Amino acid sequence: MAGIVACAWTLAREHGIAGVSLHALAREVGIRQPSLYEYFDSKHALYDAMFADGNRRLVERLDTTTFSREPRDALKQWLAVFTAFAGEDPARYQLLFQRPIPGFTPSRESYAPAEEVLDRAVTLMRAAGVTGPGDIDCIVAMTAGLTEAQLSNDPGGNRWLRHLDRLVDLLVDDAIARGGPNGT
Amino acid sequence: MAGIVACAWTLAREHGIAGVSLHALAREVGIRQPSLYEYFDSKHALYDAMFADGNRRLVERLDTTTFSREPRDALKQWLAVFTAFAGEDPARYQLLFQRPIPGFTPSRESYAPAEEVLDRAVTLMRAAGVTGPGDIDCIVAMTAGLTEAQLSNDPGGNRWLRHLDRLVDLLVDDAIARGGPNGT
DNA sequence: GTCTATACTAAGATAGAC
DNA sequence: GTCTATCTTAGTATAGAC
Repeated sequence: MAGIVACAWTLAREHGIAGVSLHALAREVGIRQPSLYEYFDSKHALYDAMFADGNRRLVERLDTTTFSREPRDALKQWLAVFTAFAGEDPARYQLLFQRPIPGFTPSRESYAPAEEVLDRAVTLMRAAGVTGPGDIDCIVAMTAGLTEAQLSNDPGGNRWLRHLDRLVDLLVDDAIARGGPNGT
Repeated sequence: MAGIVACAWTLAREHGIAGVSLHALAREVGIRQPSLYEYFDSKHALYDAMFADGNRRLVERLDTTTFSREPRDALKQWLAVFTAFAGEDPARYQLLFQRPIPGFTPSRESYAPAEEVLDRAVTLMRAAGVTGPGDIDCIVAMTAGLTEAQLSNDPGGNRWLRHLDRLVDLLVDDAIARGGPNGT
């Protein structure tokens, strides 16, 4: 079961997340395609397991990081973990943070660790003085913009991501200057 | 031919860009599926025509805009045209600015108007005092981040895009402060 | 230029034996 | 739990008549 999901990730890295076929997956695992239905009721169920697995791994990664007690540094560390995680496996990033499979929506259970991830980021932003929902949106979207530009145009490089910390400082300073305890 | 492409856009809006099938397209046009091969050698050729068409429309849109003589305002106007164009048709945005079709790369000819679009943006950024390639990358990526967050999570709304002008000011001011005539 | 007919490929899913 | 065999659907593409 865990082995099957691992094989599925291998195929996703090779052929893209949408390019994972059950025939190829079975071949990779070393069983016949119908046997997969012992483990997953449908292809969407497979994607759901992958989604949960990916998010769990990100949570683990965050768990094993010791964050600075200086809130803004901690936020930057969180973002560094996040972008490193994204860079390791663009296909995984796609499944977790974009909507690449028409008709697939993660189940409630699988979605739980994903919310956990976001919650931690929000907590760090608040601690760093970014409390307005609009300001949080901006940091999230800006990070996604840099990350996606990096993955699409220069995977493995840092032409875009090298600006992340600087832009964070810019947005955080601005949020604090404009907001104080609240903001838009 | 232009009518076929128009029908293809209609289908793309309904079923996503990857969900356009030649059978459905032929039905929409009112001919039989094999007849499409009189117009396009392959499905990729159809996507290529759509790609060129979309970019041409964006160029037109920019052509019919009168830009402020104040460079920063002009840049904001450009971005407003761009995001409005994106918001009108998320499927079109996907085809033009993401890589949603595995194996499809636009031909040189179709790519030309796309470069035109980007060039104009860069010109406006330079006029506004943003001359470092890194600073240009940041504004482009930040705009894409807000636009994609808006399209994926709240199409038609403005939860993310309402921050665009403010963030542009932030990034432009910072680029000028750090760079003067050059910058990273 | 449009048609009918069909080839080809690939995918997800099910039935039923072992 | 795994297999063989098969179903079903859906897509791109081609051949050849009109």
